[in-house]
Amino acid sequence: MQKVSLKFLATELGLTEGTVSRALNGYPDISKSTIERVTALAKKHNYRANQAARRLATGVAEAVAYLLPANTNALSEPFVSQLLEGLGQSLAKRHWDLLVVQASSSENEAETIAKLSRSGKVSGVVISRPYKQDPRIDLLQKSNLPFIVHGRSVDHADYAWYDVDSETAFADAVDHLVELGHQRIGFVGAPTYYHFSQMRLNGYRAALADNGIAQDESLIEIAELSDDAGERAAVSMLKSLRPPTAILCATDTQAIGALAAIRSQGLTPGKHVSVIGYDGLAFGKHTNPPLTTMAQPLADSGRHMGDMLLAIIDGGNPTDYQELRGAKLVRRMSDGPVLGHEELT
Amino acid sequence: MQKVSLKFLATELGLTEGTVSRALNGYPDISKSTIERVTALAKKHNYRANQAARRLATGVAEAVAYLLPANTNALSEPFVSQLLEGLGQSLAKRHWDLLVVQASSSENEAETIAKLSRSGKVSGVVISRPYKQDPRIDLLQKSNLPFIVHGRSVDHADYAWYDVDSETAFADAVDHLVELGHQRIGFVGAPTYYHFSQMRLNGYRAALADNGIAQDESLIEIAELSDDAGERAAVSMLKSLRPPTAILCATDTQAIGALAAIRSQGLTPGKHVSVIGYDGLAFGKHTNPPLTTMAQPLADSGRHMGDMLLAIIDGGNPTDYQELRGAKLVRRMSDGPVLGHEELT
DNA sequence: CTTGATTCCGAAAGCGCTTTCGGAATAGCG
DNA sequence: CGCTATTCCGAAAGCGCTTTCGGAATCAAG
Repeated sequence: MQKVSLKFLATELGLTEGTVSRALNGYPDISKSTIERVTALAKKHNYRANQAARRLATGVAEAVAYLLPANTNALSEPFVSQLLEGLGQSLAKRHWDLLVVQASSSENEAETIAKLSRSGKVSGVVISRPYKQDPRIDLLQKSNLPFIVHGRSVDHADYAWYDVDSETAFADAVDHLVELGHQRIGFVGAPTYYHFSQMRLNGYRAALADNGIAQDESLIEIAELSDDAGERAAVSMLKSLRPPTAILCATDTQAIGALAAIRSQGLTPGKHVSVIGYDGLAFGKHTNPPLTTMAQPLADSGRHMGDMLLAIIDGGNPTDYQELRGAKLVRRMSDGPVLGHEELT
Repeated sequence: MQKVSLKFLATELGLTEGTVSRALNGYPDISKSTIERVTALAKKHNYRANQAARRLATGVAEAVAYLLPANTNALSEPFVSQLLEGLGQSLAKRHWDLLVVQASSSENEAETIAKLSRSGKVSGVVISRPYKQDPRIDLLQKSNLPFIVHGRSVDHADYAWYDVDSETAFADAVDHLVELGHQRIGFVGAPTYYHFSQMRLNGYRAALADNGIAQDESLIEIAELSDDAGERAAVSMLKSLRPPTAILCATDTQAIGALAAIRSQGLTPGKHVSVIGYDGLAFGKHTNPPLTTMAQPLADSGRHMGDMLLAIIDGGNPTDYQELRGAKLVRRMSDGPVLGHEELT
């Protein structure tokens, strides 16, 4: 089986490699008729330019990297494969490749980025879950490598990002709980180096203030992004002198832990203590009880981010690609009206 | 910032590019002293050969592709990111790349494989969830592209695979249920074009026979790989004239649906009807009730498969890399002794 | 019919690396 | 000390493609 190279096509057509190449790449100095001849033969033989050669000659990588987040947690990972799928779909339109890279440790994330930009292996990068001040973003900006962030850092004015407005989402969640009569609303947050964690806390605080509820620092716990950590945080809150009647969690994963915590105290979530999570994991339908959550619209966010990144690589201004979506409350069974004292027994 | 190329190193050292290249690649015709000089300077400047040029010159891709499974289901996806992580770790040892590719539709999977092998973009492939007769595997074998299968097809003698013995896992699960007194054990299976589905059914049937229990075809339902499908299948089983006292599900995702089905009939899983799933999803801890399951050991299966694939690429015989692991029962709360009639209310 | 503008394609350099080959310098041997 | 092995490195071709440049042919205009 003869391998189809430019040379093969060229000799077959009685042309030069250069001419064939230009015909295929839409140069204006090739006659319409030969363009047709060339493309016809190319299609017939399923020709596709050798990528390595192309990259070497043009210097463009025709590939994009997704930086796999560190600290992965089995419970919260579904979004990775969804995102990958969407990114892949977007890149497929140009026959670009999708690379998955990861740092050996979370300290090495910056180093990984540096290597990636030096290597020239990719034309763009997407990263998830930025920190408040994220060295990866700084590096990416300095290196002039197009990138898009899934989330935002504190200073997010100068780069492209796609995020969900979790600040107002949490404010909405508080409002919802207040409407249900809750006044003592706990907050299980995520590590504060994540900016999303800060924003969610901000939303919570702002809404408390708006509703005229005093802040109570004993009602705020910071926990890792795992079910167990969420459970521990919720337990300590519930065992305090003046426990909350509702708990807001920064992530569904933690909220699932909070559910377990409440049950472990002999209480029933949604009745004695309400719980609202954030993420909208499909899986929340099956918890005990089904988890009420602020769902983010990540249906085709992957493809969307891919398109944005591609636009930037094409020369688009990164700051033109900043997109904020909204989350919406999905009521399942873990929230309910506050119980009067007489009913608490 | 001067880019560090071979030429740069060469002139810096007063050598030729060719010599530097050979020094870096461990050719035997370079003196020990210059090897040291070269590697020292290379490290100092963080030199790494331009991958495109390397690929073009050597013809080896230094990359591996993971074929993202079609029909993805949000609930069962955690394994994708885990697998990717492990594969990445394995490949990182050689500085190889991990590509994620996907077919535009499940019919195009074969075409995608064909393109991949033609393109020469990758030195190896890993695929998941093979079908009984899998055209992808046939293509891969014909194309001489090294590959490893996560799972097995019917004829799995001639290629490399890594699988969990779900056949005996399901036999074990049946035995366990029989010990608990169950005689009417239902089976919610997966589509039969998946080989794993067939094997699980086989294990179920064999164990029934071993325990002297007659096969009852009304106790076998085939459902898609989703919670909803699992639920529907379980409901129809429960509503039959002679419902099962226990249900075995091909996947945890379906088992979670079965849990819902049982509750929807006013029964409580683990008491009136036992449920055992398969996969060992972390998430099963939080279902209602927590799901008993046959857990597969996918801790570092990704890295393991990566190592196997690399070994094959290095010339190893694919048939030397066939590995069967065992699954083990993780008892949570969804299984229990069969109820006597008197207790059934 | 001459001139200048167009249209179209061939020629050739180059992307950064690998790898074969040959030859100069050195070492080993009688 | 002369001769054959070794050791080590330079030279150069080539991987398959892109892209600039220049020139032959064609065209329109005067």
